[in-house]
Amino acid sequence: MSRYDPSAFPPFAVTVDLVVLTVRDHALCALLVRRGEPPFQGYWALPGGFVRPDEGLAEAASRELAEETGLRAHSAPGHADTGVHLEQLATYGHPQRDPRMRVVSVAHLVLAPDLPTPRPGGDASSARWAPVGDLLGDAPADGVPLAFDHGRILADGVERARSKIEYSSLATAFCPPEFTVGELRRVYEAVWGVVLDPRNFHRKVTGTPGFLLPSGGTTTRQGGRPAQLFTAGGATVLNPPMLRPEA
Amino acid sequence: MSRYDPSAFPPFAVTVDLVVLTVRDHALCALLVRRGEPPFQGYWALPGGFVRPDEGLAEAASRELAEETGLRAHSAPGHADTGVHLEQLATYGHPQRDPRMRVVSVAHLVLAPDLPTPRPGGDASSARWAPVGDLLGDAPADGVPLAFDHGRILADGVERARSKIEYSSLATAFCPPEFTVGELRRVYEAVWGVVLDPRNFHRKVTGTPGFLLPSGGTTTRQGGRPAQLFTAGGATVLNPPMLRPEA
DNA sequence: TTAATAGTGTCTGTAAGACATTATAAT
DNA sequence: ATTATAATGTCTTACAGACACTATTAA
Repeated sequence: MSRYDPSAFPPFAVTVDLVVLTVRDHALCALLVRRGEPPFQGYWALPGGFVRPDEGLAEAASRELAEETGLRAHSAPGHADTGVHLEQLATYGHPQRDPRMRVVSVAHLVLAPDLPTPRPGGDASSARWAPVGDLLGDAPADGVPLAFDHGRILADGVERARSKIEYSSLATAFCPPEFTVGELRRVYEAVWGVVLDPRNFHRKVTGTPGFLLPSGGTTTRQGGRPAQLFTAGGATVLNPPMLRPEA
Repeated sequence: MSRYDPSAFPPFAVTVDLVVLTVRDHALCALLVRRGEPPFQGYWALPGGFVRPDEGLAEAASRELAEETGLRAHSAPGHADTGVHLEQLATYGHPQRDPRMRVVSVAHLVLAPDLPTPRPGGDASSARWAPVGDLLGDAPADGVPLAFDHGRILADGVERARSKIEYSSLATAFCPPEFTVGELRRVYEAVWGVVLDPRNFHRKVTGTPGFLLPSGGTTTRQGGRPAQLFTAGGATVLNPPMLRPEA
């Protein structure tokens, strides 16, 4: 028989982990928190915590995000408010991923505009934005990998973000409410780690219906000729997609 | 404080549910099993079961698949053996999704070639292939929705399959080890519910490097002029993708 | 012969890649 | 003036969509 007696189910703990990404200083960065207790005490880890008995998974992810960053998230698409993008990423349940007990973690991906500075639980020394380039690969720049299997989770989250901005308008989630074409292009360049042709990029994004809405204003915050300001349009899917260069 | 005491974690059960898809008679079909016990007794549901304390999530999904269908799955890409494709789909954890207790289910997607007939646990009357067109939407053809939130899970799995065959060679997972271009085209047509131009399709799939490998043989099992037989090539990603028609 | 499917070829429109050029600000 | 970025335009090439046509089998 393949089904267990539900009243004799094995003991599982369920958590949510958050891959919170933003673009700072032309680099894709992830939010990390320092662990204050064993296991992996002193290691950097993804923010997260246990799911409560009466809350859903996205709800738990939202709550943890608010508790650790003060951000309000929305998982429904098409919003133009101040909430950041949140979506379920994947679930990690290797039997030995947590040495204490059997923990199944439902990872979520959060995309946020550049934030002033992390204020996780009010303790600034225990949180930081780290460029993902320093964290991925076999040799982390710090020399110390992330706690648990968070390196793998982070890699999966980064890959999800990199592929999703190809065929969706999700790159605008990294931008403030009003942004210029150049700022959006620098988001793509930071997330993909490439250099894009400004002229072809401008033609592509302004030529895709519903991607950008002119807000009327202009800005010179980047220097040079004043640039038109836009807000994210209603379109969520890009067809044809934005092509990611090979190298 | 955002973290619970791990020794006082709330009681969760963790299950895997399977969206097993195949193409039969020119239609995309999903494997359903009939529930023999409450809740939802007599309802059709997705196959699945509890994750055991010592096994991983993909491992549990593989085991349930073997138990209920006799299929052997592999989750690594690029295989050309007899195993079917298996990947994690998403996790569903609404607090009231199971009336008995708090159950978090990690859904998996399985793509398989057309199978002789379901032999789930040896009881043929309790399993069937159902065309997904009859199951999705507000009015299921049977008049009765699936158990639990399995209608939503199935819809998500179908959408995943529909989008993934656009930019990957995953459609070959619906084909036998050797297949013709026409058979592969009929897979696309069944999964997407559209009619594709045979000539443009032939040009596209044979012109994409690594998608198809000529096996040397030919077949006339479809009638008409003998068709070349192919096996799945090593390529997993299609660039540029196969475009899904609008309507 | 007829009908079915397989395979190849041609034309056209769309859009991406690779450029040049002009426009408008700060210094 | 110089330099920075913004915005528009041109040319070429790749490729999808929409066709026509020939090839090879079974009934």
